[in-house]
Amino acid sequence: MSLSLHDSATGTVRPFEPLRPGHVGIYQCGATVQSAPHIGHLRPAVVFDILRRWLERSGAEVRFIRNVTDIDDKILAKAAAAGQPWWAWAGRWERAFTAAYQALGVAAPTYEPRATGVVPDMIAFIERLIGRGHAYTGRPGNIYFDVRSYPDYGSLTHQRLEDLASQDDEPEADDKHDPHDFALWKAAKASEPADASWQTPWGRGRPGWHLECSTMALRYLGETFDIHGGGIDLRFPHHENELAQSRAAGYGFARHWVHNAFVTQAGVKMSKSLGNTLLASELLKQAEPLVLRYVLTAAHYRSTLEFSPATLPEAAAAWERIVGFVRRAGERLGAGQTVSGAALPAAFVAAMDDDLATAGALAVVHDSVRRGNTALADYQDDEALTALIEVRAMLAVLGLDPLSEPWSSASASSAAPRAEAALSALVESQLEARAAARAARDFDAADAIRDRLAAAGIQVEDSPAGPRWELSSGG
RNA sequence: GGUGGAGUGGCCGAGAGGCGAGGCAGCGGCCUGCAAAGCCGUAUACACGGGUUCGAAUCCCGUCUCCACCUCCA
Repeated sequence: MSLSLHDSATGTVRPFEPLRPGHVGIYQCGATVQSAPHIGHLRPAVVFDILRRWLERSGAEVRFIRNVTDIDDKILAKAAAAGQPWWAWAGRWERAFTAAYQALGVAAPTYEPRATGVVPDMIAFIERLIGRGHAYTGRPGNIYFDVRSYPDYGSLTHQRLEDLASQDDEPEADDKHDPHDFALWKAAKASEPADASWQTPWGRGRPGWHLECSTMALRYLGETFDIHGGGIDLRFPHHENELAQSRAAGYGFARHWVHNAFVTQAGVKMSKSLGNTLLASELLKQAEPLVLRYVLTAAHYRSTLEFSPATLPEAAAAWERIVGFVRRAGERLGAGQTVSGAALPAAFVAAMDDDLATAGALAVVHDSVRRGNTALADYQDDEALTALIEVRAMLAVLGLDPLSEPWSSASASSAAPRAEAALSALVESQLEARAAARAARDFDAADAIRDRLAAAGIQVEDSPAGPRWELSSGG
């Protein structure tokens, strides 16, 4: 494996070496399922999907864990406001996230644990921390991690405790020894539903956010694992706290930290307070899923990605160039090639191995598309086939091969087969009429037919091999 | 205040001492009856001011601007 990956802990791109050769364990912080997924949630999903695919393509067996945080303050508050059980609220949005991931072709994790499913492990984790002198009880039922007991606190984000601004506006947290101590376990409140708490040696309560991830990573990946990933905003305090409590508990925890940058609009992070979130459901109405995925792949994962009104149409045009070649080449040469193990251009491999330089990798794709288009025009079928396989193999690594699952079956089932056959017959008869008109040099009549088809959303392209048609994409 | 990141041609977006990534848009051409698609060509681009160097968008110093985290956050 010759992959180099940026490690947020060291701030450097360094060779990635799995703990056990040939096996990679990845933990990605999943969503807190409290509302609808937006483009900012889609980015890490795609980024880590590509990382996973690249590792697998490089021969590794990947155990990929992405959690669901299904209980927290906001879920409780929103569910209460909606008059629903908190778990119904969480379940609803968990399904929305799953649907969005699937729409983008993000492969399902090896396992997707829910925070509420590992409560016994959390209790054991806390007892271990208490036993080692790293946790204490505040008001009855509140258990905190003692940051002063762990000298390396701040090592992930290179901050000193003294330098951290402290905003002590949590009135309920005045039982902390230090403002930067964080809750491992929260005592149940009278205002909260009875089924939102679990019995523990310290009374009824519910888990703190940071503890969840440490516990799930431990259970499903072991004491030490290869990669921990998430959005850049999670570095502090979430990942710093995870690292502190796991190390304090005596575990090695993550060996490599990978963080993706934000999606911005007009240069600013999306947030609900600014009202500038772009919901996955809305974007999927404006563009094909593959176009959206292309957008997310076209920038390096550590670069801020600016999302403007022009982003989708521009990406659609760029994507159409690629998919147009695959389509035309597939029609001429067949689409049944096995692509998963096909040779990859050296420049593509080099780009991917260089900290997942997907923008550079896509440049190689465009390069091969150009060569393939030229070969197609020149009837160099061998060369066109080579380019087609190459292009598809590269796209497969990026999760973008339109002729592979899930995309191939998505398009095949989008129209009823009988309707498609009927449409095809009608269009063909129109094209025959047009061909006859052209042969008679009656171009007005020929163009009228083409215009009528175009108005119906059917694009006609002439080629030396005759006309071809397709339903125009976009919407 | 602390920590991290960024300013690249009309737009998006790579790169990181010397052949101008790539895409979108534009312009010219080839092909076409005309288109479309495709192909070829096409740009005094690297925030500003100094410096190092034979050579800097890339290194050094300084300045300005912007973003993110330090509170839940992808």
